[in-house]
Formats: sequence, structure tokens, C-alpha cells
Amino acid sequence: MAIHKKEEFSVKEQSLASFAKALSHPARIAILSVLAKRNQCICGEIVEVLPLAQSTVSQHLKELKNAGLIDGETDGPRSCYCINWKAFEKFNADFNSLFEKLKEQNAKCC
Amino acid sequence: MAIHKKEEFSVKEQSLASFAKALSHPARIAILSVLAKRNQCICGEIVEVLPLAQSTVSQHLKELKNAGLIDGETDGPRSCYCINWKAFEKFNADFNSLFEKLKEQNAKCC
DNA sequence: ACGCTTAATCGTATATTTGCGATATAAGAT
DNA sequence: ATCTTATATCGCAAATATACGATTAAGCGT
Repeated sequence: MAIHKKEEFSVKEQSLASFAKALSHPARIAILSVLAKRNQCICGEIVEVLPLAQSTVSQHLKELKNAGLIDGETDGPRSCYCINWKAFEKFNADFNSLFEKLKEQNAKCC
Repeated sequence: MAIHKKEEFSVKEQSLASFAKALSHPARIAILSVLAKRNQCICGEIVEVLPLAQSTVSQHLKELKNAGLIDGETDGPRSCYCINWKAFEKFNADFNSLFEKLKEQNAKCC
């Protein structure tokens, strides 16, 4: 393979793809659900809820953070995560506009 | 790793994750755009538009088909693909309901 | 039957993802 | 200072994904 072709696509396509990638594992969707459900920011509670080891959950959290979907700040010995609603809304809007764009171009074939 | 934990999550989470996975590569988003844009189902035209080899495009098409997002039927020596709007709408709706669910549970933290 | 065109599949190389245990780090408590 | 708790990171193994060239298969025209 050697070379990655991802950067040859449009910025929009790459952005949507990386958002989708962040949501492409059930664990990460579950994490977002937990974060949205609690009225406090959660840390190790996520580990208890998910069927995964602590280190694995930490990794998924890192990916969500890298994607910009969640924020995390340390609170003493523990970490507090929450959804970055601003980024989330942006992606959500971009996503819906993709859906809309595809739909309105629907020309009935096959 | 040896064991996959994906099946330990809810059906909904798995379903959304696999939909997101299908959209997690810019090439596949580009393919969906092309399919929506043309008023005929496209085949090798996609290869011309994308910066990828024929075999690679074929692989991406296969993944989109496996995810149920597109249908394909052979037309002589060529293949005709189109978006499976029914499945697409379903996923789109599921996705938006996830977004809504997350949003309404927003309890303002961090 | 033969060649041409188109697309799928095979084989392969490399990169990335997923997962875990073990270790390191950082802060609070004793 | 040391212990405890919580989390992140490291190192590793296995699975998947990405990409390509080469080959195969399937239809069409001649």
C-alpha cells in the first residue's frame, strides 16, 4: 500500500469521513450515550458500564477527543469528560447537509 | 486481541457503528456523491472520477453494498450501482435520533 | 471461436485499529 | 514521604482496512 490517498479527497469529504470514523465503533457510541446521560461528567464510570478493559476505554476516549467530539479535563486524580456540543452540532449539521444533498440529487435510477 | 467485543454492545449501537464505518472513508463518501449526482447508475465512471485504481474502487463499492447503502446490478459487461434510498433513509433517521437523544440528555457539565 | 471491454476477485504489502496487561504518572490521603 | 486511587501510556498481538497489480470472469461484437 505504502501511500495513503485520503488527502486527495476534498476537505469536506475528509472531515465527514473522520467524524464517521469516530462513530464507527459501538463502544464509542456507547461512551457518547453515557456522557450525554449523566448529569455530571463521567470518568471511570464508563469503564464499569462497558465490557472493556480500562486501558481500552481510555484509548476510545482519546480517539473521541482527537476527533473533537468530547472534551476532557483532569479533576484531581480522575478525568472528567463531556461532549463538545459545539463540535458535535457542527458535524451533525454537516452530516445532515450531506444527506440532504444526496437526497435532492436523487434522480431515480436502477 | 484474539476476541472481538463488538457483539457485546446493543444491536442499535452496532448498527449505527457499521453505518458510520461505511461512511468512514472519504472515497466512499465521494462514491455516494457521484451516485446521487448522475441520473443513471454509474459503474466505471466512478473510477475515472476518483484518484484510485479500479480494483480499489471495486472494493469500496463492495463495502458500501455490504453495508446495504447501495444496490448493484449487472448490465451486460458493466455494473450499475445506485443508492439504496430505503436503507439510507433508515440509517439517516437512526442517526438523527441518536443525535436527538444525545442532545435532549444534555445536562450541561464541564 | 476470438478478441475486446468492464468489473470482480486474488494475492500481497503495509498501515491502522482493537484489545489487553503491565507500567508510569499524578493527585489526594495518611 | 508513602500509600492509594484513577487514568494515561507503553508494548505487544491479532484482526482489519487500504491500496495496487495481476488475473479471472462475463458479455458483447465480429
